[in-house]
Amino acid sequence: MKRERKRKVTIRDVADAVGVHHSTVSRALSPNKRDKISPAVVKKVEKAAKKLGYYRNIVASSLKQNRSFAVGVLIPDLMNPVFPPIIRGIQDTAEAVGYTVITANTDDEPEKERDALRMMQGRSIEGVIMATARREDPIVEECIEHDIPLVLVNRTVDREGVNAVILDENYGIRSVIDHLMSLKHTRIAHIAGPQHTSTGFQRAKAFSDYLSIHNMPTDLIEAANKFTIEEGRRAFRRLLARDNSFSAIVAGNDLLALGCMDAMRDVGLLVPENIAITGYDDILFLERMSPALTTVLVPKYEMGCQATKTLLGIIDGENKAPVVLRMQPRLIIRNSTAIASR
Amino acid sequence: MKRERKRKVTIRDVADAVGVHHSTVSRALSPNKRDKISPAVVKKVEKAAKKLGYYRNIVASSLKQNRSFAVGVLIPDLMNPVFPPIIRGIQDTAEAVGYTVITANTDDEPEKERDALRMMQGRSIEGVIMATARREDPIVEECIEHDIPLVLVNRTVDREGVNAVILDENYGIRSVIDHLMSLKHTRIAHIAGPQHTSTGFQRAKAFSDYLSIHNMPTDLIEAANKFTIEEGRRAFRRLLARDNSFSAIVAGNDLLALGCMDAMRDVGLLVPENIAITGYDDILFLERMSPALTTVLVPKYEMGCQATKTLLGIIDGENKAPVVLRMQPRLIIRNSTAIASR
DNA sequence: CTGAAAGCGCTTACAG
DNA sequence: CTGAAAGCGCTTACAG
Repeated sequence: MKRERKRKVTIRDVADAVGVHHSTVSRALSPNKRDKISPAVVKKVEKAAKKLGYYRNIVASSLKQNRSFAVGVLIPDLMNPVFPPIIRGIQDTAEAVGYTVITANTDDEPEKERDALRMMQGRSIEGVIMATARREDPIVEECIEHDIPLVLVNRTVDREGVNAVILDENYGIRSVIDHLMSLKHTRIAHIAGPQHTSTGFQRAKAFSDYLSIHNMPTDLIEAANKFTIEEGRRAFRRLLARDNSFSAIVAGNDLLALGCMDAMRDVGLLVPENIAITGYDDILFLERMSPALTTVLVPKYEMGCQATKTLLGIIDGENKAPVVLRMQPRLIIRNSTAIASR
Repeated sequence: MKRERKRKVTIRDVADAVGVHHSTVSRALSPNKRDKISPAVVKKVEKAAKKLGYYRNIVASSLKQNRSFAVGVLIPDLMNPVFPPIIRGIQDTAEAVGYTVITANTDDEPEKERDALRMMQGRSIEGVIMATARREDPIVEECIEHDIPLVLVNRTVDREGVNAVILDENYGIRSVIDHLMSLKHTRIAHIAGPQHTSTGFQRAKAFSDYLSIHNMPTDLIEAANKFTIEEGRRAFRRLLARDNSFSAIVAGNDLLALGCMDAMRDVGLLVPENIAITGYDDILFLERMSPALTTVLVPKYEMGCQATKTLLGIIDGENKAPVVLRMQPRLIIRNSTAIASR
């Protein structure tokens, strides 16, 4: 037994109240058709609409116009602290121009990504923002094939021609290494993120490129399977089993760094006294941890805003050429890095 | 110049491909009408649908059925770490039964709440979950008036008869005070949350009730204006200006506690040596902070799930009587509480 | 079991 | 400036 829903007031109710045709009401209530209606009628319609508690049925409007004023967002997991600021940036920017955002968690499972995309297509979303891209990503291909406006955020794909708002990873990694070198570290290891993601891969590449330039050993790279605390811990253990000559670690992101620190605590290594460590992202509360993690600030909220602006531009037919925005990260020095002790 | 969108494949395309009427396709593709169609036809329709890449236009379907398979969620701010787990619980539960969730941030501004609700009504959401309730809340009244299925989560309103998934605040506060008393604290202060919220108010009431029972002074209550770090800091300063005889603080939530700790650091008070402090919520990373905050775990994800189940029950007409679910919090002892020193 | 028709609430090209 | 009509893509009561 379904609930009875109260019948909503429609454009026809307003029309009847004013004594005009409902198409006139539609025009009077539409910001960009309003000027075709006499001001007197507009006024009357607005008053009646307000009095009756009318609000436009976006569903009907969408169906007719074949646009939904909605965009979809694919993220791995809302509970990962990297994403809330990105989403908030997306929401604020989209809502400012009357768009609604629909978010789906995919848990990095391709099947969930596909399902989410289907759902969004069914809701006629006008575009999607993906924070879930792998370097080779069938979902990205699917969007392109289906001609769905798409902007990647944070992560990107290997192939060219896809809109993306990403980071200057070289700059980020270099600023971290410069900092570590200034503290006399000469054996620096890297706990990399998953190599099937652009962030994991590019940071590792930037790391090894930059160490090479400085004639430092680049063999101390261990890639984690996921960007999580637990996988950071595991990767650190693998690294340590292989080599213990390093005095500093550059982690692929903050969660990996936290995992490394957990692993160090397990084996009695002190941060930063024995080993210095850096993160990447600058997720919340890092400054309150013990020790406070030195990291690279990623402008998460702003990236969400930029990705949305880009997407809206594509939807409106403004952006023709694929746009790749590369944002500038910024080193934040805290207490997890200190002068090398060995 | 708007983009040209590729025409989507409709039920008619599938019908033509199979050589049946489109209403037959509609039925064949609808799980609960499928049995009215011969298995052979169903099979053919499904094959054709798959081949053509058909997916149901939920917008059109919603318009006709007058239900959208979407629910709305109102939260103050996604970036407040309390909310992501709640939302994830809502999303997981809703998506499991084919519902989409639309989230809006209201920043605790009544106007934004109203706008968000309008937007959601325009999208024909079938119900809303509110995490933004004030004790007297016009938006709640509006939902009831408009007959929109509504479930409050975390916070509730003073008036009876509104569905809500909340906490056993008495239990939470008592477990904290018991813990503090076991550590010999006799002058315990409370930095309360905003008194126009049920959580702020009920926790303060539980605090003062329970201290009274134990014949302890209940004058050390200072309410913050918002549940934020900054307002926690301010409230602590006000408290300290008034009285400095307390040895322990019960904060209205974790963010307030963090603000108190910041303020203590400013004036050289040590936690837990000089003053013990407890939080409420158990937001992420507390265990990594220095000192790690003793707190009351609120089952955030589960509350999101329960609120959604309740809402779905109302939508389906199962729950008639208003349901109030009171979840059990749980004390988590960490390093911010120790034996009283004065 | 299947088809033909009506209609959900809008928008918009076409008349006037 | 306004009205009448058609139609967006579905679903469903009514026939057969």
